[in-house]
Amino acid sequence: MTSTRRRRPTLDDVADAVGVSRATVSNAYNRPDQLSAQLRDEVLRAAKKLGYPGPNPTARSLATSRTGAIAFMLDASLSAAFSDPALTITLDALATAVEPGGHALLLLPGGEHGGPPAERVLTAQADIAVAYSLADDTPALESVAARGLPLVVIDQPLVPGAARVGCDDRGGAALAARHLLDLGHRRFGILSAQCLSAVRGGRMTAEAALASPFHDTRERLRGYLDTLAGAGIAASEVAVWEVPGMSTEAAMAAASALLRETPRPTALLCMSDQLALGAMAAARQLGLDVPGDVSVVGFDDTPSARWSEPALTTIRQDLGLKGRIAGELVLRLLAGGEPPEPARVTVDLVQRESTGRA
Amino acid sequence: MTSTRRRRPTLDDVADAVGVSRATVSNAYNRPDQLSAQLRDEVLRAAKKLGYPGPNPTARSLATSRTGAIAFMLDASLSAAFSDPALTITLDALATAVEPGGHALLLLPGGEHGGPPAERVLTAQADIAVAYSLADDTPALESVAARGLPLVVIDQPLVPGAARVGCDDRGGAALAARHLLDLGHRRFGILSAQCLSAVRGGRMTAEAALASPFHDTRERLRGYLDTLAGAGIAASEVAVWEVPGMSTEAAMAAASALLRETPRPTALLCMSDQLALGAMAAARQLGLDVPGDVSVVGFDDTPSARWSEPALTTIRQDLGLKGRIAGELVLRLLAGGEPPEPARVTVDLVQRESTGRA
DNA sequence: CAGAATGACTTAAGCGCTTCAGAAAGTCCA
DNA sequence: TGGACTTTCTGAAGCGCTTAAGTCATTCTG
Repeated sequence: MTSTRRRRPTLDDVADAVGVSRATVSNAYNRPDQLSAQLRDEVLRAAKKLGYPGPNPTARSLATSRTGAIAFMLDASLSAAFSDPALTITLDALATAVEPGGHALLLLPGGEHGGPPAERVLTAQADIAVAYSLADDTPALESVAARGLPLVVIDQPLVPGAARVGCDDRGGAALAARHLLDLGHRRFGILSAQCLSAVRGGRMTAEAALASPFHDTRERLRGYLDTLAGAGIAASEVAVWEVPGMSTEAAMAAASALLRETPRPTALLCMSDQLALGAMAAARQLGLDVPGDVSVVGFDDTPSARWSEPALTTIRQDLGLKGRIAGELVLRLLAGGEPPEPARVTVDLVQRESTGRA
Repeated sequence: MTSTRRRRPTLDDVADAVGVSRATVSNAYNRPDQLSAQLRDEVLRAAKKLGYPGPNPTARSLATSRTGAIAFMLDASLSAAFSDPALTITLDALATAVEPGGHALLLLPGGEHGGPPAERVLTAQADIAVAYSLADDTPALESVAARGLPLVVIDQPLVPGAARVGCDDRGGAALAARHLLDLGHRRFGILSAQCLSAVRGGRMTAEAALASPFHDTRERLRGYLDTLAGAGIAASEVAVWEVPGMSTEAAMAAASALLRETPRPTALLCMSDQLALGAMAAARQLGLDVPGDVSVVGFDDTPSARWSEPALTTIRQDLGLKGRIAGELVLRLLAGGEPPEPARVTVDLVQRESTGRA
């Protein structure tokens, strides 16, 4: 390498080498129709010879005021977040949808206090932000507003000016509860995703859980409890356990505790498939048969629900569609469009083998 | 909002409002010791009043020539990549390790031809690139070199000038094979991760598989085959199936085919726990008992290995450590340090219930 | 009390690129 | 043959910020 320590070449160097103006070199990269094919070739050849790797992305961003990145904000750490296939499926669909525009995803994982630190959001190089199931009161959302970044929220309450996509959490939860009621169950346990901003875990009162800052958690809980209440089962009779995080271990621990309550619930309503799988593993450990001794129903219908033993009864939502819609919303806002009416993907019950008569 | 359509305020606006120079406002944000606490307060107050959200990240990047982002390059799409817990664990550890520096992760997923498109890499706004198990010949690596970006590679062959961390793939695979040989097995099947750059899947000859451009795949395969050869089992007697992607479905399909070969293998060497879990599901579907009819061993020792039914015998590597080391390498290169000797995390056999006597 | 040291700001030169409004030269057609 | 276009390229004004070097009072020293 001749130039290990030499300054990296810039557009000007290439321009000088070819003997044209800087604008022409820029055009060679960005608007091939603005110069003759022949000159363009010459420019590109000179660039290659000088080891010029193309326009500096940062400088380009400053000049165009577009970064080409989408900030994706998560409530939790990466491993916690990515343990949930629901997220990865949604995220992948989103990434695929925005792919043609060449946008990259800038991950902003959550910190100590839930959600990405405000500071990170303020300094993130992105054209738009996507919030995935953040707590209502997270400072990250304020930072987004302060910067005037366009925002798409997924599974969250509507933020003024933002676009939104979500699923019918409450309706889905209601379907799950209804299903179990129809099978004759009367003693229920609920395995809840994180309820509070601070990671905690453990037994919760229904009131406390319903005050969760997490929209989806709150809505699903409402769907469960309202439906049970409609069948004469008071919220106070339902055991609610919060699982800290999404890991199998945590889910198993909470489910174990739940299944050791007296009287033991005969049915478990789980706020995600991940939690449901953990619950089934816990049941197995306790020597309980699913669905013989206890019925389990999940939420999301991620692929693993189909291959678990027994296969999991769950609430299906089209995660791929949700991600795709989110991606389209991103593109729309990026194009300067107004946020449309909030979109909502439908849910339905997928009956498999993890639920049975009481 | 008073200024819905007004130009966003800049550092100059704040400076004007307070009646100081632009440099002073900049210092208020970046070097509080350069001005009196009192003036700083005044500046910050004026900024808030004007709705100035702090220095524009892109402009700051241009001036400092640092973006604060780490480009993370993947071979496959996000959902494919993130189906493997090994990745998420590594990535999370990496993110945590670089967290104090305030670096964000810019995800560059793989495209059609494996690895992120060269163009994306050239235009990515990042200070450093991390390559995770990319094919040796991917253009992405050339783009990184062309830009002169520092590079950390994970589970890949050493690239000149790059830092590297990996695990003893070959040794680990050898342990797995040795274990099964010791249990008396003689008929082996290998469930391989993607071998070729193009997604394909299906039965492969050992030679073809050994020519894989994926370093870890190649090494693990070598570890398996060399060990078996040492026990007098020729590569040609071993059934090698490539699984396209990391999904359970794909793993099940390949394992099903593998388990229907005649004579049926009594032991399956799987290149990841994900694949092994799929294999066990496939065996169950075929009515085969694990480990009664067929032994299965995985690789990685991800959390699910512990909770599967039966619990999975596997090769443990410390993924968290690997990610942490990668993070430290990133920080080191970012600080201008030279890449140290390649690091390698150790592996060992974790014996659980999925393997038994032939 | 002169001269050095300190503190608090400002000046101005970039960082590397995009893009709009021309200029120069060539092409077309009646 | 000459005005109206086209095509091809250039000039120059930003984009919004950082930072080394410099200015000007003040405050210390001995």
